[in-house]
Amino acid sequence: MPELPDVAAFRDVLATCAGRRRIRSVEVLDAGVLHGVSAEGLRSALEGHAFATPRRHGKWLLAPLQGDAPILLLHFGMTGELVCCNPADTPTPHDRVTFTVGHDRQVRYRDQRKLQGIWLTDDADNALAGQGPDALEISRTAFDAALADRRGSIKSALLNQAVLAGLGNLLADEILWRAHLHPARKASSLTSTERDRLYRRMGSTLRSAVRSGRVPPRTSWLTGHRDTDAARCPRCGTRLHLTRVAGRGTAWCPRCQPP
DNA sequence: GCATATGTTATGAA
DNA sequence: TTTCATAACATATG
Repeated sequence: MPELPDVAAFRDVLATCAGRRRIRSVEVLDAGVLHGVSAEGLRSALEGHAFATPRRHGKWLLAPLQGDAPILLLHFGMTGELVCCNPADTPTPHDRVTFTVGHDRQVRYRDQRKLQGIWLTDDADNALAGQGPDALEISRTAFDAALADRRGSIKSALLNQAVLAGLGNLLADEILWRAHLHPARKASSLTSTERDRLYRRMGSTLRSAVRSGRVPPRTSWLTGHRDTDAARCPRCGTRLHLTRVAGRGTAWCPRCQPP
């Protein structure tokens, strides 16, 4: 599930559910999601503190605490999510860590596959040093610079978090489809006009998806068709092609996105 | 059993 | 040096 819009929604979950409330208890149900910190280490670092305003960079959620305390870093891999519960709600099999705040709220880190997880750091800047500019924040100039020296496909550049942070497989296909660009085009082959179109489509697609809290599976979006049988382009009705680009399943319209 | 899945990363090859 | 495909991670589904 989680790409930039999903993580933006998780940030809102954390801010709304736990914002500025004291953390009464931290329960680690599965230490397999913890990285570089033990269950006891996480508990002692967080309990008694209150969450400050959370923020997002790319697919990372940064959850600082009020006062002089470490910062919680969360990544959701392919199946993670953050949900706001009542402490009395029945746990699901994939609840991995719970943060009980106040007396009636509990934020749960839930994740089926445990591909990523939770970190604790004193230096968020350093922890995210390998990340490129956020896809929602990047300027047109910086976007050009990020793509300028890429020798691979445009899709692999968009997916590379060191180049641009926040896009995943669904968003990359959606944006390329809207920009009328074939995913296997060399990034360096794009004209200035094409880069401009791509930048604008990326912005509008992301803003729309953030409003929806996810990449919406609407029928007017490519994403709403890619997993259906005999998928057709929602714009022109041509049968979509499903191939492999940059190692990922890729949906594209041969008529709207010629090579 | 096989292939697929919205993510990241180490590895060896090109 | 860069980039690619691949496998690995852990789990579910078709």
